[in-house]
Amino acid sequence: MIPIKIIREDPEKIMETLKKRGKEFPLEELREIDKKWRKRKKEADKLRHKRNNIGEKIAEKKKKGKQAEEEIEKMQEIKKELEEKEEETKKLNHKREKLWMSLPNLLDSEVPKGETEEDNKEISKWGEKLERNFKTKTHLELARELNLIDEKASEVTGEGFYYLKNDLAMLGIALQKFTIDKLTEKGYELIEPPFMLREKIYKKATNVDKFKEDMYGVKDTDKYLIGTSEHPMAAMHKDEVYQKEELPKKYVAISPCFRKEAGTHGKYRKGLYRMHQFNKIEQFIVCKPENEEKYFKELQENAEEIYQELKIPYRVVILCGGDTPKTQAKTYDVEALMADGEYREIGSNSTSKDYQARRMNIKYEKEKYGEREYVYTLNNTGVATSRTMLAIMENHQNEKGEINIPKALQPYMNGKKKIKKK
RNA sequence: GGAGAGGUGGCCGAGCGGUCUAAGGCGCACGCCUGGAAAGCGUGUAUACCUCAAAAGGGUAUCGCGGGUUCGAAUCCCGCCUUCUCCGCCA
Repeated sequence: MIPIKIIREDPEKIMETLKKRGKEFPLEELREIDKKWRKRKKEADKLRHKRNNIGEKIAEKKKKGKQAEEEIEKMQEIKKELEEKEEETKKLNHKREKLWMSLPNLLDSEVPKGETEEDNKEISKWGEKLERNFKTKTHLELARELNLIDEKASEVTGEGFYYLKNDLAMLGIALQKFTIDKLTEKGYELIEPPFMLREKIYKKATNVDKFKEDMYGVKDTDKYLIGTSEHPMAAMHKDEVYQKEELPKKYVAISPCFRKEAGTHGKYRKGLYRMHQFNKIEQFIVCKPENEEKYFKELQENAEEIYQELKIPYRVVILCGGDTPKTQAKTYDVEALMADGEYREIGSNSTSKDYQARRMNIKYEKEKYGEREYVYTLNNTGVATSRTMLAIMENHQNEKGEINIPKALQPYMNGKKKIKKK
């Protein structure tokens, strides 16, 4: 949510962001509706003021045991008039809120122009593509050959689902525990959030498009399965006001994620890369605005440290305007080098600044009993199991068609060093 | 899933159609008192939105949420959410 003040006083600033994102938005319509709403509200407030005044008079007369016919008649008139005004105001406000909520976040100045992922800019790179003297296999080939998946899932559940078997299932658990240990050691609080949210709340956590593209609703309820634990984590702080000493709040959240991935035709969706269900360890931070940069960096470093320990070669890119999610102000993706030589996203670090906090109404007091201000929220993948496992499989396969388990994960795999054929 | 009892300000807690501009207490802030403190005394103590160039000021709303009855609702009626207690079912 963008401050209404900016919408009213500095529409140029918003147009700039919209242009950078390449998104259309009826900004003028929103401004008009807002104007009308203010006018109607003012009128309704005045009527209520009148009503309150006369009400007092009636109370006074009645108290003295007098009749107040004249006043009551007046009140009845005001009532009719007010009812009309109120209905109009309410309608306008609904429209206004709906539009206002769908206005994307202002972009950070660092975000480059551009429409598609082609325009994302590389920031850094780590690790080298391993030179191999054998023909590399895709993760899907490896998974099939090593008896790590059962594709019956596509029949019994649908495409985009797999049964993960044996050492692959174990690898997923190992990755999660490894990441949780790492982050809790750094003082992050471990949370397992609810895996569903009420629709009403969910709409505050993310933008409307996501509902069509990604969200699974739960039949006969008002609930949706979460697409990422970022959403219940933001919701956990709804309507809270923190003391400044309480910030930052740092969390590591564990949850499965459910995504329809509708409208992703043409995107890479082979094997386990784009599943409708996967597990993810998420980092989430609530902080004061002035510390945004510091914690964005911290989250980024945490993530990179993990991939480095797993010996996954990667690069970091900053997403261009068109590719940055509507709720975020700036996003860095970590892209892992895959067997085919392409870099593909495996994690994503974002700051929403106060956009999410405004929607969820999360504030802090700058001074005790002093001025209140919205907090900033940041989120970064710790590790998404499916994509990270995929990167491990493709990068750490050997000439025998086995998978070498990264050293960092071996303790979490009961000391196992390789995933071999059974 | 069934039955019952609740949800009031930062917290506790009263109020059950007009004086609620929400009693009282706790907490907090400031002041007096004190060598200093405690106690005591006094004063103040919410949020959001609208208005205003801004501040001051003014207005409106808010007693879980949403409707309704009424000239007028914290108070009456209906629906929902939620907490607690008991029963049933269950990993």
